[in-house]
Amino acid sequence: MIIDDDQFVNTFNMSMSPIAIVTRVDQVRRAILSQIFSGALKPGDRLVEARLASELGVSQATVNAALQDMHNQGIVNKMLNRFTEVSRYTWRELENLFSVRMILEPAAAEMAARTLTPEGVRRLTTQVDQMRAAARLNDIPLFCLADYTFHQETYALSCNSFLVQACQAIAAAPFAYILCGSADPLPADYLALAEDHQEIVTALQKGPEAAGRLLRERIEAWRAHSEHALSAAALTPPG
Amino acid sequence: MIIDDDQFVNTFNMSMSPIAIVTRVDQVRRAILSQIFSGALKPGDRLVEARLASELGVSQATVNAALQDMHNQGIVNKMLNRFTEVSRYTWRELENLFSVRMILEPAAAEMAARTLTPEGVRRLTTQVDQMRAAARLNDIPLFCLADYTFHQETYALSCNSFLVQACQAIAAAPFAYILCGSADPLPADYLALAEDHQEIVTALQKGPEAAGRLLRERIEAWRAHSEHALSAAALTPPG
DNA sequence: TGTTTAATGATTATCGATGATGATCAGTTT
DNA sequence: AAACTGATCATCATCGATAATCATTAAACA
Repeated sequence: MIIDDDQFVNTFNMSMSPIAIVTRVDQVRRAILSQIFSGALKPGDRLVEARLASELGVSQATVNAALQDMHNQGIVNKMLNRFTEVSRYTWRELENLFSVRMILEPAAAEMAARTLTPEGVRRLTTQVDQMRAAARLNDIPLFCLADYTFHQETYALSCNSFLVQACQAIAAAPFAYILCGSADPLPADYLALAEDHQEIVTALQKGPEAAGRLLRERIEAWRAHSEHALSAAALTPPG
Repeated sequence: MIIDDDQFVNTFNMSMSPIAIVTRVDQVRRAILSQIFSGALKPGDRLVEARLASELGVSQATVNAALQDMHNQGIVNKMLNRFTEVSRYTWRELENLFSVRMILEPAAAEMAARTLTPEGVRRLTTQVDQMRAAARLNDIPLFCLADYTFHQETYALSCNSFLVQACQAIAAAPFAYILCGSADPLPADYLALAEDHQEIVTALQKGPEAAGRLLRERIEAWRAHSEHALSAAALTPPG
């Protein structure tokens, strides 16, 4: 797989909004992420910088920087001077992740609801539509990408750069179930998950109080669902 | 200023606990941080990678990585493909920072209180003592370092890697007042600030509830103090 | 035979150099 | 005079190559 230098050539920019400039480090990050979404890379797999570099057609130092970013996001585990592997969450780590989600995401939603614009709603709706389409096609990588992007957009809508940066620590949340074990992806009702996200958009439009409340409720529900699914799969018995 | 390769030579490691390995990137980060603490670097000052690299005796790429870290911490502002400058917080940004502190720090304190060990208390007390000593000597850089380290230790004591990483986004909090403007450091009662931190240690020992409550109260007090001090200094009138 | 020390191999961290980016400014065109 | 064009400059992003790190294995030793 080679990173495509011509990624913008065939894309007309109808609205004349400034195009997002993407660094090579960011392209590498996304390429690795999509491999995790697709299952080509599984929890515990080694990420050898030199190999990735030649596969992606970039230098090893660039891969190193991308992996550092992903380490900060909890997606990979970078062992100093040794190697990097795709994160493999224990039950304890999943609990920790949910704890922090419960702190950050309702707060982000409340802030976002205060300054929500039609443009913001449009951006989120785009991702919900992507999730619906992916769910219908059973395209799990595409679903993950839309879910991930939805949450990133939500954080950005808080208009608080410190909060956005803090939320990078839970960037893995939307696909945490992938990082829980080396088994096949957990069975999940992706269409229902997409509708969960539609409800979040609706709650954001209702106002801060509704948005915060819904997020708290939904994160708790996802936590319960994960707990149940994981103990059923007997991957890492809670307790 | 050159980074000292022999930093461990004169330090006996009595307890035989594993020494913390410090990368060159991290050393550069700390060197730049101490220049900010000392006032040698002020908000808005440009950080030219090549200049810093030759001053510190490392390569430009290493400085680049250190600045990326500091950007993630909100300490510097890295403009893609342009330059990096020491962050200069507006009143709005300071408000945003306090908002996120109010979310993260009480939560971190509650978690830390649940698993606090005598060793943890010792580590925090060491920093409080440093702060007291620095306050008596009116050594503001040393005070800042101890304050910064105290908060980092607190985050670490939460034993939640996601929370620790999230808290990196507010790493600038203990010296945010330095980043508020190009004027001289705000007058502050450093000895009182040190005692504030002693109280935090005491509250952590009392338990999660007391710790969370004290943090909320103190962050609100610091917020009020900052608001007052900044509007008095007329740096950025709160609007 | 168990323990310490020295080579090996795999991999990352860092370096010095090169290529890209975007601001600025002078010269040219309308 | 304003708008365009190309050159120049400061600076960063990325590269290819080297040095450092650490687990493992082999060798030396007691």
